[in-house]
Amino acid sequence: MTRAETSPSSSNDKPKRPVSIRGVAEHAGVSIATVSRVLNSPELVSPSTAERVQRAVRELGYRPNLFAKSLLTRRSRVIGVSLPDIHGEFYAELMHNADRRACERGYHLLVSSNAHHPDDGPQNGFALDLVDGLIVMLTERVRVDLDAIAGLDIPVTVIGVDPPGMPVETIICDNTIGAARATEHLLVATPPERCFFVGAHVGNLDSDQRATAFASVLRGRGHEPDPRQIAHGEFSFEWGWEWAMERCDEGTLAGSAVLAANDEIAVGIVNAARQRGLDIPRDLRIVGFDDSRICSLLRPELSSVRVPVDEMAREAVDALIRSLEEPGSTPRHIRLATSLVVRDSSRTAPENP
Amino acid sequence: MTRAETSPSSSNDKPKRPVSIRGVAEHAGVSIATVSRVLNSPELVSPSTAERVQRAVRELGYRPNLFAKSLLTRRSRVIGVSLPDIHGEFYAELMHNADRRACERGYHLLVSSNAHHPDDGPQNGFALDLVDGLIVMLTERVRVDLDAIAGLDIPVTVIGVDPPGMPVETIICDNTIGAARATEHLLVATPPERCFFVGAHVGNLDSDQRATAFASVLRGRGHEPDPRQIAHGEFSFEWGWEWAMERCDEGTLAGSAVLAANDEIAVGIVNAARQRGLDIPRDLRIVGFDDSRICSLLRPELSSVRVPVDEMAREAVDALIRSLEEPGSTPRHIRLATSLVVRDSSRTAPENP
DNA sequence: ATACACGATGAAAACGTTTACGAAACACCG
DNA sequence: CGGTGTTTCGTAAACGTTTTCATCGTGTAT
Repeated sequence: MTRAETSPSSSNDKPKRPVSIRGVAEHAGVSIATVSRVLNSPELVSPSTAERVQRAVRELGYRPNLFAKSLLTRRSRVIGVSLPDIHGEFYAELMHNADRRACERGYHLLVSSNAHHPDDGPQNGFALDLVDGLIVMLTERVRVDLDAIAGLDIPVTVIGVDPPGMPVETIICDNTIGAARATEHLLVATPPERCFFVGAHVGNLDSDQRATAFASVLRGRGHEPDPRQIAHGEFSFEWGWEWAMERCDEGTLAGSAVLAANDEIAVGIVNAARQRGLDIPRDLRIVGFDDSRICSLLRPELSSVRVPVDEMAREAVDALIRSLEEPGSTPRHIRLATSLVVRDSSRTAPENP
Repeated sequence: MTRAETSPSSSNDKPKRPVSIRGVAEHAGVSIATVSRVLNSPELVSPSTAERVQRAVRELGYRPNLFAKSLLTRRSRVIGVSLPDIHGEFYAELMHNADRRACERGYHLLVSSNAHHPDDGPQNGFALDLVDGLIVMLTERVRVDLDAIAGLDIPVTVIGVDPPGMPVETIICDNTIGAARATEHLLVATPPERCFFVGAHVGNLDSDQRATAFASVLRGRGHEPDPRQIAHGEFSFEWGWEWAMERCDEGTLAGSAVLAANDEIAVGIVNAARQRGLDIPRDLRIVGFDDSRICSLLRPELSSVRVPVDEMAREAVDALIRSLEEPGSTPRHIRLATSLVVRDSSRTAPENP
């Protein structure tokens, strides 16, 4: 601080711009156009000069300026990923697979968890101008999101909902199949009036679809589900615990079966039930949703409906890149299936001899 | 398809470039310099023309081209995040908090899980030229990573290791404190020769530090730890299970206490021990590491050493932005503490009356 | 009146690329 | 030897900004 004045011609704060294509051109004794051609379409340049230019590039450690390049080509090879949230391993897995695929195809991922939040700060508009396209994951039935997306002038892939009449690629996972299979599985040993669905709040797309499938199967068995058989809360351990405790206190939990809207809710229910002395699966059979890693870490292992998060991520990236590289192609709508994974928490005696 | 020729002057496949600053200037009857000034330093322009320009911007829906801007300013307001992996909720939490902070400060996150992998594809070099700075998380004691980072000509913040003599900001979490506290906690009711550390592979920075702290506390109690008291495997449920099963078969697990290098290993041990009829914490006391959400979802709840992942993420972003916006400032080295969270899995009778 | 500072604005030069266009060199064919 | 392609390469014009410098009034002090 006190000796800030010393060494006025200090050598360390030189800006030192990186070498540009011009430097390479001079060093190799060619024009900048030739350098550009060597880098982008080598077949247009003679082998001897190409070799000379490549040596110059190597010796000078030249790396092209991507901003200048993008300014001209209008491509950044960056795709934006907008998630409703980044909590929990579900999103970690989603991003892991998306990143992997994007990397394979020479793209990069710009992630943000709040690109479509109400408090739309200036930084969000900023990101939109930087990316070639956008992958948006939607979980709530809110129309405003779709309007905002429709206003975008870049390719978009939507995960989680298939809005009719929107010219975007969509990836959805068919909650119906898995939820229906799970419900049928529960009905094998439990009467319909003792089956429950414990979901998140009304308006959450996944939870609602799962609830609908659950109710539909019950109706198929000639049982119109009582409203109390379908509970709404949130995707949390605490909600599962709370719900189960109330049922226990009413004495209505023993001998029933539960399909939870995600694994965390299921774990809450399991813990509460055992706290009250119920045995899983003897007194309470339960199936979760997502088939997260925790399922096989629990005792008893938790049955769950598998959501193909890895495929969803890969398909989303592929779909976006397709609409990026083949503009004008009609958007596809991909539907991935969910499937039931039966483990100990829902097994009946005859199923596990 | 068959009627592709119709309507030769079809209006839909027009490239339609977005309006540029020039369009705004013409529409407002000013020069492009004035438009730029209105947008970047409004105090330099008279209120009346500023208002006129802003109206033109609004009417035309103008958004500045970030590539052109970055080309000139050499700033993209994007920071790269290079993680060793994106599995599990630890990284989800890290990214969630990093994204949140970056967004608050007007930056965006470009993530990649493989930026420093051996198969260094062209896309990685690509990303480096796009970001203003880089946050790198290191977990392995491999020197080559550091060399590669030193060769970068952009600001870097390193998470996880504090390499001496490198002019970068560093964020490390002090595994020592938490591991030592946990070991002391175990020693309260278990003799030193019955305490075990179950770690990941040798060379993993966190696991090794935790092991060293464990051994150090034992030595402080006058007990030189037997090599068999410190086991090496990997950060997985399966490794914990396997280790515990072997100890059970030897008959050496009952009556002992374990510090696991992460929560997943701990869960594996807990499950194996219970499978063999041991009661937690009566027959086996155990403490995990990371204090992940699963700790409070288990029964008994798992004691664990809390790693301040949220703070790490925020500090990393802040540190990088600092070295971005105040170049020449001497890099800081931030050390965050870990702390023991005692739950049921390690409680002794007197501690829980 | 002259000089001068000052606030508001425009003209033009960058920034580092890609690419259309054209010129030179060369081969081939008549 | 003159036309005609075909490579190969350089010139120069974009791309959309920011920023320096100059210009032009306008008000104020001499």
